[in-house]
Amino acid sequence: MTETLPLNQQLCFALYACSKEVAKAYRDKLAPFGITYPQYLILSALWDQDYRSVTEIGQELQLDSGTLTPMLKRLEEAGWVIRSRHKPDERRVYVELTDKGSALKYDAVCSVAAIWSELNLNEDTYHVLLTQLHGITKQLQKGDK
Amino acid sequence: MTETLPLNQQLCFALYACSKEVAKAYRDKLAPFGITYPQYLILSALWDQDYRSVTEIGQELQLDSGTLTPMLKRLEEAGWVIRSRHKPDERRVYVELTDKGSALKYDAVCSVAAIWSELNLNEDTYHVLLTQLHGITKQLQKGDK
DNA sequence: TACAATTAGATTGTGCACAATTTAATATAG
DNA sequence: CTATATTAAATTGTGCACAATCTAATTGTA
Repeated sequence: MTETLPLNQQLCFALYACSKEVAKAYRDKLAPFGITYPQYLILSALWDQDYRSVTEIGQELQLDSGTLTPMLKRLEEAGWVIRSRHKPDERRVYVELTDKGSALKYDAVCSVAAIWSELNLNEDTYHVLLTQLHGITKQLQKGDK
Repeated sequence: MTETLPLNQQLCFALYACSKEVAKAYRDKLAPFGITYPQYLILSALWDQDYRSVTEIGQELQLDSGTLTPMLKRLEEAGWVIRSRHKPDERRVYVELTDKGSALKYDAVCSVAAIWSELNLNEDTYHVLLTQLHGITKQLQKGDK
């Protein structure tokens, strides 16, 4: 079969386009705070559980250290986090929120919450989508190994 | 409210993670052909409708010329497409598949189709997801203006 | 105790993706 | 006919995201 669906009928493109659009919406809401969307995801992980290693943050966000290290350095330079070597095991770098980083939570979360309020997604729809997307992600990850 | 859901309960992260995982699955399948996932999306657009301007491709893929021009140059250097200035209106660059570019369709499409076969998504689920993701994309785009 | 294997993070190189600006071409107004 | 406005694409700068490799530290084994 050489006939294929047009791109807008393919799930891969729907995901690609939607992900870009969500990232743009977040970027617009977060720009006034001087942080990017991926940086917001790191901060979110730390607001949920402070003082974690690069590896732990990487596991939650599904990002490797090649991506995380430069981002964490920028967050540190901007004063949102502090990085430090773990004394018992100096291979490990731990990341901790500064006061400024903790203080950002309320305003940033409110700001991005507006994105979802304006979308007016039904709570059931939200959860079904969430579950289905995580399901696809997990299955693809299984296929890697 | 300062309590927030953990990231894995937020739709923005489900989209982010799923999109990355789908991109990775496509990258693995496409690497043997020497093309990247975003390049595949451009080729897909052209397989569906050859000979289009950069603007037209940009509209379908929701990408601007700053992203498209370097990618199209790489696709041209690799022999998949030809770019040419439109004689009636020399502001416009038209992109056309080469024989090699056309010939890639069957193998590339089969290769990536395997991703979805292995996922075993119900056809209804696929369509519901597609529709919902496009709906979110459109609403976010409306919010921009 | 010494050495090999493994682990954690950092670095390097590359390909996007976006925003802002520039360049070149066309359309429009006076 | 000329000047201005608009359009299409290209360029520049920046921030990811990934793969591969390197560096430093820790663990395991003989």
